[in-house]
Amino acid sequence: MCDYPKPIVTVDTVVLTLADGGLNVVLVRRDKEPFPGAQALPGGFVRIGEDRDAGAAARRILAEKAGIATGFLEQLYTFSGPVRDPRGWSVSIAHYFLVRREDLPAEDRFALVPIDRLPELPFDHRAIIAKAVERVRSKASYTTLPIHLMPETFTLEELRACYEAVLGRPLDRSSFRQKMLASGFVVLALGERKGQHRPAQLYRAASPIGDFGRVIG
Amino acid sequence: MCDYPKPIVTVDTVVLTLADGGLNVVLVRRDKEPFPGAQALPGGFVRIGEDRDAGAAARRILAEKAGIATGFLEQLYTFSGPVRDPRGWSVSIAHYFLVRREDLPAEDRFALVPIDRLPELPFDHRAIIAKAVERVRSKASYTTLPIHLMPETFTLEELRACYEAVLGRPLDRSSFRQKMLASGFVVLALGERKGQHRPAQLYRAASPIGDFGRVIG
DNA sequence: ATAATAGTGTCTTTTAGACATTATATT
DNA sequence: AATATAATGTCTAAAAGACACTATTAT
Repeated sequence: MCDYPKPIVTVDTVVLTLADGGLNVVLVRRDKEPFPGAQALPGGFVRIGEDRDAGAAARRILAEKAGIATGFLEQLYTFSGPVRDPRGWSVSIAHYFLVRREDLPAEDRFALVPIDRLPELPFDHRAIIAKAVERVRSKASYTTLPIHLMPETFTLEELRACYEAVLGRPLDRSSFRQKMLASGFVVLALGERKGQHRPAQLYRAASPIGDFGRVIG
Repeated sequence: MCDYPKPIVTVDTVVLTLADGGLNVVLVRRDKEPFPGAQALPGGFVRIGEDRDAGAAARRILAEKAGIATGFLEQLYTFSGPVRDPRGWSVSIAHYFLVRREDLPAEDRFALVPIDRLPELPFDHRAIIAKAVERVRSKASYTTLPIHLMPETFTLEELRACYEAVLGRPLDRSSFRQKMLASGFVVLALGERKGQHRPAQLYRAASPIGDFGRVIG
């Protein structure tokens, strides 16, 4: 059997959440070579004795490096080549997470950075983040994916604000409500949200949905 | 630096083409362990001294194993885990190719198999093919991707037949023509196709398009 | 002339978007 | 009462789909 020298196999994770009205990404401070001290995506080696697959490795690594143990996970893209990592020919199976802001632990092990205010990043982490944002934007335009960023219950105005933050453009309230309710993936919950003025109905994702990345419209 | 034992890193390729009015996939006969003699997807190890990235590895491997050196290429998904390959914890960076039927070499090094008549397949190759077909179907419903399966020039009826074969459902002729021409990605070519009856205008992909996976509609 | 295929036109339904209007709370 | 926000309604434009009709060739 041809046993060629093997590439390094890592997993990088792009955790996206909604903060201050925009998409933010989780960055951690690297403590090892290469680029010790630099801010970067949480990432690490696949452990063949431990991980069931790349997705499981992503969850393990994210918990280890940032203490984040919840969220919707999807494989993003696999980046590879001889130059992206100074340790040699490498493969990074990138994954993205959508996490509710209130499910994030205290920010003592990571930083939340708006996606349009990224610092210098090592490896090809900027390209990985760009791809994740592009994927989520794209899916937001025709699926219920952004609901993963919302709490248990929410008003339709809050949901629309979430979509607008992800997509980066305003959406018509009337069309949005109609499409979202017609989809059947968002249903009335008990109670209302008291605010400054007329209270808004609370909604929740239709039980048992499981997969919010459903196509609507 | 933590130097964990590394997984095997391979690339598998799903070559799709149109034959006998339906989607077909290229299968080769394996000549090595594991599963020698079995029909399988063309696949092989990434060579870190040779390949610029996983996509380049896919092109190299497809040329080596099946003699196919042309076609549209896109990364599909990365399959991984301890059981999918008997040699151990493995990563397969799967890619799919869309190749014109007439660009395929003689079928002496591979077989063309309709996607609904797959034989027993080793590894998780059946799941990989399913994912490729799903991806192409999905993209066909809103992009110009299937044009990669067409020859230089084609009639709109031929193009529609191609879309119908990929999607597996009939499309309205009128709407199809209108949408396709309005997209601007398909333009008139010189000449017509003589047939049994009224000849049809020839069209071609709009020059310099490069990426046929464009969103239309 | 007839058959077969290419190509166009018409009508209906659906959808999205812009925008106006009504509803209900707080102050 | 004034105001701010929630929720709904109306109108228009665009798109999709069903289907009928016309056009052009071979036989």
